[in-house]
Amino acid sequence: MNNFSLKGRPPTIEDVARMARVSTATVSRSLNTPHRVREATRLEVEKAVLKLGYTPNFGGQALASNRTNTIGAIIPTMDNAIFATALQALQETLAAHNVTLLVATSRYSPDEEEGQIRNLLARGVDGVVLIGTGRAPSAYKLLEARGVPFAILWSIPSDTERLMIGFDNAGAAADVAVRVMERGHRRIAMISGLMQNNDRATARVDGVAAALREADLEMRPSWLIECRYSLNHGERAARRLLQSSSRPTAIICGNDVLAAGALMAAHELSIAVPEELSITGFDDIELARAVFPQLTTVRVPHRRMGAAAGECLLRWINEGTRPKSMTLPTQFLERQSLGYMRPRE
Amino acid sequence: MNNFSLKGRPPTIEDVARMARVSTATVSRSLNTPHRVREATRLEVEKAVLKLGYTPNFGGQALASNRTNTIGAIIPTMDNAIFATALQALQETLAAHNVTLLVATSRYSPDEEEGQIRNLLARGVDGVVLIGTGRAPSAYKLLEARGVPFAILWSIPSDTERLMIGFDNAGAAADVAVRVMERGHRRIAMISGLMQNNDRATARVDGVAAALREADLEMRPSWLIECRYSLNHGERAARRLLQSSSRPTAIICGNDVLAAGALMAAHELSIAVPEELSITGFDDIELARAVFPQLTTVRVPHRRMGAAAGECLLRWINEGTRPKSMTLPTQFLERQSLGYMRPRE
DNA sequence: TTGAAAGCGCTAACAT
DNA sequence: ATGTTAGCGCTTTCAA
Repeated sequence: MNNFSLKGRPPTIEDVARMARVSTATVSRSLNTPHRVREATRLEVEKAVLKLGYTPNFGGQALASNRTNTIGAIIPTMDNAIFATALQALQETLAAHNVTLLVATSRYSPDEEEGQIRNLLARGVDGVVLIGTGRAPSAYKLLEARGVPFAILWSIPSDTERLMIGFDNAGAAADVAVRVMERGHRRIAMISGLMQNNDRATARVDGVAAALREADLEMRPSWLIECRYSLNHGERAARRLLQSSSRPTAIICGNDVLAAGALMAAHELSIAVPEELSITGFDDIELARAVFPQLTTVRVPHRRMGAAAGECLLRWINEGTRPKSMTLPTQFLERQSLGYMRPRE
Repeated sequence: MNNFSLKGRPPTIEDVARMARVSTATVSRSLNTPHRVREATRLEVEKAVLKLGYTPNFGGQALASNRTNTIGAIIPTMDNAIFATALQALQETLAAHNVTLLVATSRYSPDEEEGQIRNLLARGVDGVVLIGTGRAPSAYKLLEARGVPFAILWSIPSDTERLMIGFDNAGAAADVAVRVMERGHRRIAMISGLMQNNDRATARVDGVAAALREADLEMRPSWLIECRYSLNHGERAARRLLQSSSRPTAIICGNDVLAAGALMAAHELSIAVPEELSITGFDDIELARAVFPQLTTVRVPHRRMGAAAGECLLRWINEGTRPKSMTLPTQFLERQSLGYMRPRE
């Protein structure tokens, strides 16, 4: 046992300083701004750090520097994989800069989200990542009052005053509708996630509706079903669509989970996809390839959004000026679940 | 503008104290141990807190109390949904006690995991959640040296010195093998996740092997394929199994993702499941129901593990004594991908 | 390049 | 029941 650190108690910067025969200030500098310290001194400090197994105390650091090196993200849910990839990319980007990611969930509720924002703020996060724009102005006020940088993901930049990193949900959805129509479909239904407080879901519906209108088609109200994002709900919605006497020949789904649910319903009703019914998804999560037939869907730039969010936020935090918003491209992904419309005999 | 808080700077406990005309100690008590404060005083403090929009500074709190109200979890990956449900349950349990969950990933690497443990420790987490037992003793030493409570999930309690909350991977896997054999299968292969450093994967393989041996069958070395947990890898592995001249009639998979991959391979090779080939999964994630045919699999107590981990850890942190480990039940889940062996003509 | 020392905001032991 | 006060471990002027 050495006599520099009292056993039990984790070593402090003072223990390191004593062992390296320097002041605590020098230890701090060696660790944070190595170039401002003489090489020999730095080496000495390093040795002591290693020997003691020293790790800066988080609270002390946060208190003194007013920085936590933590960024918080609030996503609607962890239950399905929709946000996992972006989160993973975000985390990797942050980790490269020694910043930790704190993840919270809002369960698609603006109130819960606001609570989580408070929570993250209380923990002193240096930045926040939010999904979409469906929230009260008060939520933004919280962030702005504290001057905490934040990024909004998944929605197309619509507001020059905020940092938004997303893509054109409406445009991509309209594109899907166009492709569906190109294959001869005229009887087109849609299963969407709940649109309330969900601008992405709303935009996707709007996009499809606009494309149909453009082609002089109209989306029948009863052929637009809103439900929660889950396999079961998607299945149930599709069942309703498919069991009515006159059924659609194509179902455009608001995301891949709903599309997979629709596929389940088709299987159970012995409706062949894509021969008798076309189904499209959105997001391109792994599930889209696991089902049979594989889903024709829209590839969303998950990884790029996550990585870009990390980089922009870090830049904003370090340089103090808000980076520009960015719109990322999506891609229509042809697989097997969308087919040509066949006349029914 | 009131003159109690300087604009820009977030209000401190001192601002609250001044406004409520009490000491900072009383404010602290009002917030942390309300019952030790006179009602009228407490109300006065509350009023000031509200008016000022005061939120305790995290760093100060952590530094003074040596507590962060944060628990860290290190999971192998967020990419698939395997750990999502347990995490969600854990988070809900913790949230009910005003404790925040910090999530980190190790990408199935013990070294990365150890790095993350250091990281969490440096951030002063009050407790840690780990998956499985595949790690170096040094990792445990880190935790124990700091006296930080930790729980190990997903593995069956094997060590009376540690808090483990899991289930019998080997037993459940053996049970699957027995059921498969009961349906007449004798040519049984297995696709497993990488077993190195992964005790769950290893236990599942061991369980199956033991059950086969029990029935005087033997697992051919070439019929046990190890690969990463991904759709693609599962598909590739199954392809190898199915394209050899003499192929198995049943494939037991180490988890649902691999099983879904195997199903894809079967589809592509036009091998009917379960008529010509049986496939089983493990974990019962949502994916298991989304594929066709739906996977016969093992239901794992995701939610209960997560919730129990939260409760046990909280108890340990607050009372100072390590709770007992627990073994949770699993359940064989009959769906569609396991069928009776048919003689090939 | 380095050191001395003043806090950062909060809690808890002790005093009243 | 409440106040006084001494730190908790670190960063950051300011001096040397």
